[in-house]
Amino acid sequence: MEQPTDEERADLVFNALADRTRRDILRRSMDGELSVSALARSYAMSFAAVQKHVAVLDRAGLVTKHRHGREQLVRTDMATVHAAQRMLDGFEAVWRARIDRFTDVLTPTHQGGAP
Amino acid sequence: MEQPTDEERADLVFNALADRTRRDILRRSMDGELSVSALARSYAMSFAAVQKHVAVLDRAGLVTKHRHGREQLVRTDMATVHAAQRMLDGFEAVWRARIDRFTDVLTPTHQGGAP
DNA sequence: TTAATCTACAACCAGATGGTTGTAGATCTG
DNA sequence: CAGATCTACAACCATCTGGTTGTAGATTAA
Repeated sequence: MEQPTDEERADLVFNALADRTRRDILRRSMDGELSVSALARSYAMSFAAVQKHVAVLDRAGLVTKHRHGREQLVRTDMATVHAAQRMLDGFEAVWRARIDRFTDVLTPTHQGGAP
Repeated sequence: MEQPTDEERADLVFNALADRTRRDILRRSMDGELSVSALARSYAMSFAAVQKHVAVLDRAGLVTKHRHGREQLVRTDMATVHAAQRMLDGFEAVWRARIDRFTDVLTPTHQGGAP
């Protein structure tokens, strides 16, 4: 199947981050030692529900699973967290670009930007 | 009604960002000059659909609306974009804290961290 | 004033989402 | 081996979501 585009990855990542439980799982999994059932014990919901949340994080690339015997250890992938930060930096960049374009009009150093 | 908690704001902001159309509206609205109907003309969907997307961005605080005659001008609120960046930085901070806690155990400069 | 434009909002629909329970396969432990 | 634990996955359900159309109120333009 096709590999996801930037926009598709943004969809997955921000959607995964848009849930309290998932953000908490993400924080807890930074130790990289917690099994799915260990995580599940922390929340007032079924094991299957937590399993689904982990699956959403996994699909977004925010977390990876590593089998260790019968349990599945969850570890957050900071690279994807950083990717999310860069996505927001992208907005910042667009914003600054418009500011620059604007001040450029106001300060005609060498007049006539567009032909 | 109650003002939203940090987690509630995170829910709203990340959820708002988890949609391609909304991210695009956010970028376009950095000029702060586009009316809802002007925005709507850019997308292959009804005016009402775009109106709903703007409403989601508005509820998240990512955008503000300003009446100008009969049209409603949309402007992105960079402060909330920055708030989102800080939320991600928060994850980063948790991660680094765990790293520090870990290396602290490995390098007992003045042994016995906890009493 | 009348017509056109912009907005708001309700009602509706199909599909996604977040939860549940139940079943079954692997793996560890006694 | 037998039992307990961990995981995977299907089926189900209520609610949310992203889209539609339609109606109505304001404001501008002719």
